[in-house]
Amino acid sequence: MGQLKIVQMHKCFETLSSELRLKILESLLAKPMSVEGLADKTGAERSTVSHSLKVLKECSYVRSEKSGKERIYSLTPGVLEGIKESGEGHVFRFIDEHFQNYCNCECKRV
Amino acid sequence: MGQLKIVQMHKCFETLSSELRLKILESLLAKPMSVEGLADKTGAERSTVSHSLKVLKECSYVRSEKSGKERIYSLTPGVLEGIKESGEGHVFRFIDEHFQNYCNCECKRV
DNA sequence: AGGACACGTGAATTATAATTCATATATTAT
DNA sequence: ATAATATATGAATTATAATTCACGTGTCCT
Repeated sequence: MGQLKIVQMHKCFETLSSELRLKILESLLAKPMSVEGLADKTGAERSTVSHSLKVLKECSYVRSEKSGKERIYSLTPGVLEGIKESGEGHVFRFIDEHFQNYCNCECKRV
Repeated sequence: MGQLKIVQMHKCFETLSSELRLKILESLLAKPMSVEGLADKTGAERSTVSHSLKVLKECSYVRSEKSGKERIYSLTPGVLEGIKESGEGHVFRFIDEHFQNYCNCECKRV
């Protein structure tokens, strides 16, 4: 890997900057789901969820496959699936560590 | 570390979702700088940089200390300083890996 | 003290993202 | 074929973030 060009990565971070999109990822962590299922689970409207999934898909956090008249969304393998295990080596572990030990942003004070 | 509650972390990601703020972090990676220095380096206005620094500071990505009439900003130790080294173990490495191998977002196509 | 410089900040403006609504497409069932 | 269901999507609206502008504060210099 060469020199990191972190400035290019802002979109990847932006995709993870929405509460709804993180809720969706958290839901998919439990099991693959339809749009309807995600809407129920997150409390957002179907259409809103659909738009969010589009963004998550563009940045390859999720993928989907048709199943009858539903479309089942799941986490892209290798991208996020390590979260549940306790080992190091995942972006959310590092942000979590940051969040716990350093961050003083408003979300922490709620 | 207990169960990850990733939904809470959206602010930490949001802070990293701005091109200017990433430019600032990249600049501070080279050396600590004043607001004026960061404005020169990034091409943004002093005031804009100041506002961005406030956000970065709230989420503890940077810190600052007064030095005469200037205020020198630097990366918070332990939070981002591992970026330059080639080892694993840093949030930017993981997002970079994601960016290189998976992501298909628009920033990649520019 | 007075002036210049560096920075911070609140309010107004401008830009961008999120949500909603209406509608289109595809699949399944009757 | 028609109706019902699940989803996708573009446009309009609404919400939120970024930038600019005007001004205040603290520091240094003469």
